[in-house]
Amino acid sequence: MIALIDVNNFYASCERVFAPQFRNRPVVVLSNNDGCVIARSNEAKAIGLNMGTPFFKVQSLIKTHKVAVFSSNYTLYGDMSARVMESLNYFSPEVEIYSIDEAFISLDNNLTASEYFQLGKKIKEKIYQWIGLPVSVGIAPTKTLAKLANRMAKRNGLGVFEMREESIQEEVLEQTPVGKLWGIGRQSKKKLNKLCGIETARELKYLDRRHARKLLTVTGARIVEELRGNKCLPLELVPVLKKNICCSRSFGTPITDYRDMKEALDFYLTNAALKMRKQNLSASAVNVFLATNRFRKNDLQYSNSVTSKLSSPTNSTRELRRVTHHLLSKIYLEGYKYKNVGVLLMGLEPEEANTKRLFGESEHIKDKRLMKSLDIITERFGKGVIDFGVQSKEKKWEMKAERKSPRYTTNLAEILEIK
DNA sequence: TCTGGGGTCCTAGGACCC
DNA sequence: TCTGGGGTCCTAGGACCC
Repeated sequence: MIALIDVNNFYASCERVFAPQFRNRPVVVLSNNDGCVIARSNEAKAIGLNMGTPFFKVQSLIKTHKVAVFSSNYTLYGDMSARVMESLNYFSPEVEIYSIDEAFISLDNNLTASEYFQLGKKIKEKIYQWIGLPVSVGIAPTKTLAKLANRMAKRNGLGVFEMREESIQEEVLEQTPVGKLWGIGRQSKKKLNKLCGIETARELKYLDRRHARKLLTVTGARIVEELRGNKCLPLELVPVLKKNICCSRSFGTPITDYRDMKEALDFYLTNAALKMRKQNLSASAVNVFLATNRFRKNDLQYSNSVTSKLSSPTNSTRELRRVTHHLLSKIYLEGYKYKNVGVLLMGLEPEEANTKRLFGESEHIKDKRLMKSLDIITERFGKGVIDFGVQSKEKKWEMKAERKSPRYTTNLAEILEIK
């Protein structure tokens, strides 16, 4: 059996842990640049604040209901997530971290339905006691069904739901619109509705295998099997190595200057390369992309991207900078108001696979040492204390984040004070 | 005025090989 | 008019997820 545990309204709940005055008030968290609403407490959902709505469109709603608004604080959420994931080890030796706020864990196979329910309740209570975050627990024989059980847990008011017996599964599937299933998105839902007349999850369960495969490829065929209780999606216990690492941000204000673009790109590359080295990976190709603001219909529009294969894989920021600078110069055009720029490190492979180079091997070794020192200094004194070249003081491209909470759990200077 | 960011998997089709 | 068979690798685009 598998349990899916996820944190309710994760970002909003994290903010509440350290700001209890907001426990009974609507809370929302905004995307980068304070652009969209991306997390909402139940109270915020109830007053009609929708996921992904631009912040400027809901100003009046926010005011009338005295909604607490936060810029996103990924340092805080990342740390709170790590605490939840670690605590799950207490309940199972097999934990798959599926996303920042969700994990699948394996459970003993031979418990009764009510024992599963009790276990789910215990998990929920303990995590709240230890970390202060509310979770929902769904328990079922496959991942796809566990996802569904979790959905039910949120709706039944208990925060726990188990689907051991097939009779319960049937009942739930009957009530579930097919589009709510994990892996069935807008397009697949449309196909199922139109081409097969399928509306409920239960109807999909009994769809002919070959038919499902033809319509929704192997992904759809797997969902059908999982709904029937046949495991197709195993727990991924060892985190799979990343294949790409991407870093990009929208600018606080539009950029019209090449130097500003380059500076922003440098900043994102520094970030992406650091992430890559932390996972002991090297990139074998690099992609740089940029775009204007597609919502400004009156502005001239332009977007482009370009990829370069590297002669040998690297994770040296210095080496990668040379490449990204060249790529940016190839696609940057004067006369546009740019909204974002970004870098995608591709074809990642383990650093050890990084064989000796025919040319430039000694420089490569020096580079490795340089990166090591750089990372140690960054780890100890923080990002940005040491950097390549010159960074201007005024970062025109910096994001807006006007309502960010303190990094309570990771920065001593920002620790919670009790007065 | 103001609209996020970071990923994965799958398939079809092109290029190329013998 | 006629035009093999069997493969691999790569890429772009679609769909989906959080």
